[in-house]
Amino acid sequence: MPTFQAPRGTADRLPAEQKYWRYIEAHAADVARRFGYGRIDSPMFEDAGLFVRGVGEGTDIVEKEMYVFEDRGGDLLTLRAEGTAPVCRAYLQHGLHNGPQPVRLYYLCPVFRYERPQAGRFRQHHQFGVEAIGDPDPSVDAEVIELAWTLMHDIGLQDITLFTNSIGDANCRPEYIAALQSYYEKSAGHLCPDCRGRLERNPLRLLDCKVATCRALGEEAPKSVECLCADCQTHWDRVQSYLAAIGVPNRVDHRLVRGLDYYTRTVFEIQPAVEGAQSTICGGGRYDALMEQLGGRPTPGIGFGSGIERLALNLQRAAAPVPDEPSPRYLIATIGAGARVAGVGLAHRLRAAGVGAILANGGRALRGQMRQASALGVDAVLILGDDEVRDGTVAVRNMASSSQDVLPLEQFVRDAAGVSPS
RNA sequence: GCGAGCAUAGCCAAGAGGCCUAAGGCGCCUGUCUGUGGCACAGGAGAUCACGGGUUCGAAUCCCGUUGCUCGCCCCA
Repeated sequence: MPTFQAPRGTADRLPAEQKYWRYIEAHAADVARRFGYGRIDSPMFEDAGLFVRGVGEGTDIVEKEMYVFEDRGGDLLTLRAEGTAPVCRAYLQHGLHNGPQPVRLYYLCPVFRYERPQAGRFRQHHQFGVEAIGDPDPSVDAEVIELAWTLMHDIGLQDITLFTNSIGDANCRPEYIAALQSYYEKSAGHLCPDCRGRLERNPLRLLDCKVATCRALGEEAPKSVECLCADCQTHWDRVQSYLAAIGVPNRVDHRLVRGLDYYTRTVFEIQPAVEGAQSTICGGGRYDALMEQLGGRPTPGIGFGSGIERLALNLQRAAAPVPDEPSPRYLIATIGAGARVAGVGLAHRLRAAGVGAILANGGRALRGQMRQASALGVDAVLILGDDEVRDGTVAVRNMASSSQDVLPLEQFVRDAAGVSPS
């Protein structure tokens, strides 16, 4: 065993798995562009209070999962525990309310939570997310959901389901929670120990308990969508009609609640069909009260986060076609010390012209250099020996067709630089 | 925070107390082929058997502890 290993719950991403990331990132950026979302990058760490205020004091993220540390100046900082609060902080800090609303933003960044790692769960993971801030209109809810759905579709995930729900707002949620509590109190004796605690601390979460007896109770529990106030009801109905209009299928799941305190009204998740824990690949919702929590003026917002590791995992499971990273176009093989100098020079000229070229391991016989070319998957090998150097030529061997031509070196460089680089 | 399983080379892995100076495969390197790849054949390099302690005449193998990994619960992306 090596002395040092990557810290628990973190992972090196080796070249072989980069293609999934490049693929997802490229599609995410393209979908964001088509929907008019601009990229935002926030710092990797923030004032610890930001997440306490934003995500909610009673949440697991804040209570036991944050990486908190004091820096040398005595400031209490937190590694980014979540994507939305920093974006909202930036919105307030830079007065983004002065532009046309909503402000449409997306991000792609690492997120840190101290958890026990398991399949699809890490201490450092990466999220693509979007936030549309400053517009309460239900069409924005539909837009954000459509964006998420489009991304899943574009990267090639087929068997996925979109779940939606509305959990009301400050007007109607207290009443709903009271109804929920009185319903569950009648059966308190049948609840699992965890749920007995939830009854007081976080009644909404009673609904998504996985214990069979609690599940059964949850089926019959009062539904939040049946307790909405008039405004929330209208909003919810419109979201549903817009989703229907753009053909995004969704299943209303009255047990869908989310673990972050800031959600209001619309909440949604996307899950793949394959069973398993940690399966949610996208989760989000509206957070109309968050800005006030962070000290800003009341400003509505909605967004989602999506875990890149989980997307990559699902792409691999589904054997979705993901293009390989391009190999360098040329490998330069040299024979002898004099040709080596010429090879170094040729590699330099090709690279300067924007063409991909690598020099073969020079200690090897030509055969070994050819093997290396095969293993690397280059298009062609450029062979330089004493004859070529003397004549000012280069032997160009096309690896796919096994054809080989000897060309004047200058002509070859000119032609190679002229075609599209790779 | 709770529970379960696993730990032998870069990767996969045989191994059930002495025949282990640790099989085999992939990958890597070399040669067969003095300047030509994919195939084949031959050879080579690469392992304090996770770490520490114990039992035993003898431990990769049995026991204990530690660490790490994996999976599940909780929670979340």
